[in-house]
Amino acid sequence: MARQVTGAARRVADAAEALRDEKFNARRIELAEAALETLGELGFARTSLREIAQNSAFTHGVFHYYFSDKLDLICCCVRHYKAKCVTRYDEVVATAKNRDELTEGFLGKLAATLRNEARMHRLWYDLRSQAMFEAAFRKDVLEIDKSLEAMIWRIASRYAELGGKRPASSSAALYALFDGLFQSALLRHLAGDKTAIPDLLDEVRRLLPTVC
Amino acid sequence: MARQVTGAARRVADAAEALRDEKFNARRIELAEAALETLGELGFARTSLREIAQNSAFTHGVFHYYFSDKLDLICCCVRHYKAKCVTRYDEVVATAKNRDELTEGFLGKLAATLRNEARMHRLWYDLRSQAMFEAAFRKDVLEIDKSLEAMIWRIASRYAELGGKRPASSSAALYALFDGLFQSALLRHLAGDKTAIPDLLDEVRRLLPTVC
DNA sequence: ATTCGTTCTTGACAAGTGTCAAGATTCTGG
DNA sequence: CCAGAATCTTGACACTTGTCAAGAACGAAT
Repeated sequence: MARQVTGAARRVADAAEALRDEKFNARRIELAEAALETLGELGFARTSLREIAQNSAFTHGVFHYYFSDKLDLICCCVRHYKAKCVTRYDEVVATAKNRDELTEGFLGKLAATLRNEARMHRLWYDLRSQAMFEAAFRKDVLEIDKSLEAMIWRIASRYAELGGKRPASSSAALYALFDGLFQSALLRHLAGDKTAIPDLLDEVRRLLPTVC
Repeated sequence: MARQVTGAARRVADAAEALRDEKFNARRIELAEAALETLGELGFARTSLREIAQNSAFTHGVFHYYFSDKLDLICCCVRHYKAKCVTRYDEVVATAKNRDELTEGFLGKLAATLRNEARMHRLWYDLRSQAMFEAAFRKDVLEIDKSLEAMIWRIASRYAELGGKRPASSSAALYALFDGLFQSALLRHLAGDKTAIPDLLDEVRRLLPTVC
């Protein structure tokens, strides 16, 4: 019976610990989300823990309590960012009944992203560049890059399928192409170029039928 | 005669001033070149003026004498970097007598660049990302981006010409494609992925005939 | 050789950085 | 209700940062 009691106690203790862990992790994500605000505003180079704390409802000590150091915090930010990003076009892909619907849905989301989430995306490009210097970022960044490539591939192969074809390029090339176009458009958009978004849409509209 | 004398004096003074200016500018470039070493090693975020000075033959005060502030220095670095970069493939384009020669010349330079100048190129991607946050960088960065796009366009249109064709895509799309592929390969290469370079070469070799 | 302008060195300053530890507060199980 | 753990605040630390000013070293013209 002692064994049963300890067994039950163990289960309870485990459950409690799991709950604590979950709560701990939820808090980490809250903090990461707050940090993303400031990171998107200032970029990696100019963002300090204190600045993050001041632009949020937290004090700078809390960040040290939940993260072992600054890199740990930013890695958590990056990972969290990924989850939001990767499913952006999935609904469009799932619901589009023909090529035109897919095209327009894709272009619409593309334009909206560029317009409304420019800050988050410049941060992504910033952190991807940081990964070229800081080994600690590489694993997460490479993983996100893979996910984004897969996301583009889902769009492209669905587009091809709706035309009874197969994508004409490799997944890597398609991702490079769209990512390169988006990056360039983002920079121009942030520089105040009003034609950046329409130019991107034109380009993608023209490109889609030729690559898929 | 007084007029002649003052005229001559003016000419002499002007020449002296031009000489001083030239010397001043040459020194700026020396300093920028030294700064590029450290920037390529550490990236924008982690590079300080003192670190630059310590990794060079200069003291940190000299940088303040020749540059109004840190941004001024880095802008000068970026501009100087541009000049070196943009002509990289010109000889190959000028001398290649057929598609195969152009392909092999291009791929050779591509691989060599990735292998030997990875640090300079990760710095370029870093600074291009910084330009999304720091308006002071934008003008120079956008200009360099244009030059690089033109460089790719020269290769592509020559390749097309050697096959009696015209490039099948816009200049913007071609640049986005190759830049995206290069950026991805660079990150993988820096992460220690031995297949990054051969994969890039394969991809480009396959792509060239389909886009031009 | 002396003077004057250019070039460079040195040291200092204030502000900002990541980190941490001591203690206040809040939560929770008994 | 209360003790102990979890969570959070505050303030301090050692250090780095960009900037600058005072003056030394240098070069060239007189």
